[in-house]
Amino acid sequence: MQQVRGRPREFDPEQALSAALQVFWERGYEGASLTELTEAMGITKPSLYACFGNKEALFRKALDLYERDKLCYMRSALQEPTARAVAERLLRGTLAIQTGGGDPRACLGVISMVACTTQADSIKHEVVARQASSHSALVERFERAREEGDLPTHIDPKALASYLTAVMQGMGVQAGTGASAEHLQQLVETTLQMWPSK
Amino acid sequence: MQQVRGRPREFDPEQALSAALQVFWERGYEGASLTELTEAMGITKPSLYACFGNKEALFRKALDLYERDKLCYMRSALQEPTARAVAERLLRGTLAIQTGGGDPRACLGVISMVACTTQADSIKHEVVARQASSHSALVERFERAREEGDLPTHIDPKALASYLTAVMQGMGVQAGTGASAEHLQQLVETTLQMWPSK
DNA sequence: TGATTTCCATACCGATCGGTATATAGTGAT
DNA sequence: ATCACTATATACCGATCGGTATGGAAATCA
Repeated sequence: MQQVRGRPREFDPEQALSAALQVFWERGYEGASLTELTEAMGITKPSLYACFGNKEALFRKALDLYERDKLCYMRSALQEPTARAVAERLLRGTLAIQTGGGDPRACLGVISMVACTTQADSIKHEVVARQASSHSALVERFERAREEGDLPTHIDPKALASYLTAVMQGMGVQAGTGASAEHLQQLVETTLQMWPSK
Repeated sequence: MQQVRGRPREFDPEQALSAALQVFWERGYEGASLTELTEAMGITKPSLYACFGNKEALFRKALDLYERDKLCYMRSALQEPTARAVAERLLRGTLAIQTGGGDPRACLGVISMVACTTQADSIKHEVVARQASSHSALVERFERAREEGDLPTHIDPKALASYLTAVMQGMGVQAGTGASAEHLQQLVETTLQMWPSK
């Protein structure tokens, strides 16, 4: 699989991809120009195109990395024993991502879904599809919770999942517009106070 | 104030501004090109610049119109007698905006706050500032509600306002990514079910 | 009817966008 | 040393961006 002939590349693709992810996360898909990307990645445009295809393919690979590194808590959160514990881990995980770096920033998915309006609706559809699959996993988890008597019967699991997702998306919006870490933390605590008890 | 000499303009500025608002609302500030704007407004670029200044000034005027036409329910919602009624009117008003046109779409403010990443952070700051003022009005309303015994004492009015705002922003994100009107309606009902009772 | 003022239409501006052609430099195999 | 191959660097491509200069056309004044 490895190339043997020809000049070897002078950069580490994974490291370059990680740098690209940071730019996409900060600027969004359309806001990230190739100039910014190549400067952050430390490579030139032909190198980028030879290694990653084009801007859209690069973004998809960055999205894969993002899900693997940043959203792994979502999968593990579903394994918590109660619906409330699931929600708590999701909320705290979201908080950790948004306040992890320097300034709070929204989830990359939220940024991409809202910001891609002009040419890049294929990107938007991609992100929406990925989000939909994790959403349905959350719905199933809450359905199981209700069967286990873990949720009040007057609560619809599907609606509850959408509601929780909306809160996290709203956190993202506020994180992207100057909200402090303390502010976001308060938001998490308040949401947990609201959580339905049986 | 009115011009008397010279050729009168052939279009209605208010009508043109309304058309511009629709484009901004659909595409966001950066996503709306002058070509799209002028075509929708039915005027040429020199006419636009003579009448509205430039793209940014046009957007601010469109934002004024948006607040006047679409967000007037926010002011009146604060006059409801109870905190819960305030929240209900805010949520239903948001729902009405997002599902009012053809396809559900996010609040223009949310779109602008999230999408403006590159050059237009002056736009972003403008929208954030406007949002901040209406947010503080909501905080004051909830503080009054707690004084009136209308909210449980363990609830912080500031956090509650941020929470409610987050839910509405999350509704906007979902509205902009293909959520149906029924879906958004469920979201509103669920949030109201969660609302703290004294 | 001029004279003046303003609007509209066309064509254009420099800058930037995503993407690429070309030529050179560096590698392993022969 | 030469060949086949690939990465890099530079310079460039057409398209589009927001914004304007220019040259009539139209309406109101005298």
